[in-house]
Amino acid sequence: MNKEVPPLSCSNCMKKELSAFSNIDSGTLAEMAEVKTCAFFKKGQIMMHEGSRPNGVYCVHSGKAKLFKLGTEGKEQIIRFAKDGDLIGYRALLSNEQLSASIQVLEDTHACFIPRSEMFKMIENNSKFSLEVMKMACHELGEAGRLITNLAQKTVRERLAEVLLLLVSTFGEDEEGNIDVSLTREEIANMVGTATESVIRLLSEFKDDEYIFLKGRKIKVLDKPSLARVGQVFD
Amino acid sequence: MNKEVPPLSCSNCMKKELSAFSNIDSGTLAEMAEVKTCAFFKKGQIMMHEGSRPNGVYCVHSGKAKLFKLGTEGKEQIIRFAKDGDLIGYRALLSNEQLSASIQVLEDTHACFIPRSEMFKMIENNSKFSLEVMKMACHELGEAGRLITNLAQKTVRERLAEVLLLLVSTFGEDEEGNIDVSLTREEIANMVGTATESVIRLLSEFKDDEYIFLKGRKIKVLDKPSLARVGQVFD
DNA sequence: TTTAAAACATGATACTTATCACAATTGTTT
DNA sequence: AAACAATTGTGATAAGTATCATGTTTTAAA
Repeated sequence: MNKEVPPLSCSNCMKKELSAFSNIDSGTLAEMAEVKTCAFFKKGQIMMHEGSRPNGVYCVHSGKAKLFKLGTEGKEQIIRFAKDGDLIGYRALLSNEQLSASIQVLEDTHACFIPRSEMFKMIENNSKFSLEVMKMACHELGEAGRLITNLAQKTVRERLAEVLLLLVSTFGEDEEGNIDVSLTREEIANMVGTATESVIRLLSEFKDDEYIFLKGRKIKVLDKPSLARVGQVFD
Repeated sequence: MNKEVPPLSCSNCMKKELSAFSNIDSGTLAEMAEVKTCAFFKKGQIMMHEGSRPNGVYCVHSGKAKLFKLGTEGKEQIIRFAKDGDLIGYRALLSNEQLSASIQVLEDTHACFIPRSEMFKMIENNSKFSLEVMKMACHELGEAGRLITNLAQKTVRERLAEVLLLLVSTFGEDEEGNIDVSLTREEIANMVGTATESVIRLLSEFKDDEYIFLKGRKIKVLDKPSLARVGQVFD
């Protein structure tokens, strides 16, 4: 399924970026480094399957993944993305539920697997870590609420504009200024909650309006303020 | 704003129903009972305002409340409900963010206010409580994902059918079998993410199809299986 | 490199749902 | 109880978006 790869050091790795592990003492990190395993996923591989029960969490070392649920007609709904430093599977693990979404990597990805027992041990013994995880879950809950409101109230055009800005802030831009992730039009449609054709048409409109530049799957945002206006994004 | 009322005992009260406090030792509960205050909200009053920062959480003792965000045109989007035993404001408190939603009581409501310091003290000192709160947040995150997928993929008709079933399972039924909560058509529309007129029309259709019985704001679900079929609800 | 499959693109059409207008009813306040 | 405001209800219309059909281009694989 996925290759085991040489172990990475937790002490050197995670401290930097990661939110949940950023303030953990080196002793705890060293212990975690002993029990974790490092895995590699080739582009397109599924890390976890909706409906299954995870035996631990993945911490993304390098790469990108999409978390999606299958709707009634088998259509994907992308809930969120995971990138370097993000934890995957913690929701189901901590609530002791089935995975509410599948996770598929968008590009070759290295991730460390931290087993269930270690996660719970750290939560029980390290209230700082516990608080960080809680904070993360609560933050995402807020994001989910925003998404809910947008889906319920905004037009497809507005949502697409907002999604483009979200992609910029999530993945950043490459040397040429393109959004640093490669998504198909269908995947964008599965974020926005619309038909692929609608995304294609609206992207062309945004291009004509010179809000964005398109070249294949590369998307460069040229005019953020206009996109924010179109998308009714204020914050 | 809201009346202070005679204190309620935590040891007798919360243990029964509440998820987060259900397994807390009596010593901790007694300490909490000392610092908490009891408040009363008259129907229609706002418990907390979107955008503000809570100094603690409310634990609903008896009553019902809706949590809603304001969309771009000032339209309410109902995110979830709170009833006996539910915590309110914990998301913003724990993530140290502004409140992502306002909370308005749907009927006269008694609720206990637990100050910020006490919440954090309990989280730090009581890993069982900490885990319970985490579990709660993670569970809600799963629910949010479901809602997101439904809003993005289901039709208004399907969503309304599902919402009716959700209301039954959330609030239960009174002696006559009516859903035990009084919501305006507009509020239902603000859950479904549609126009009030659409809700009115579709409710009439469901009534004609004998899926439900309507009398003013009283709604009685007559045929759950059919509603589940219409709403594509499988679980 | 060739070939097949997937993704992209565009037009025509149909359907769902929002919006507007207005009437009837219910609930609330003075 | 009267008066007002809010809610409920219905019809007509318009707008937004999905769907279907078809052709083209790009991507990935043999």
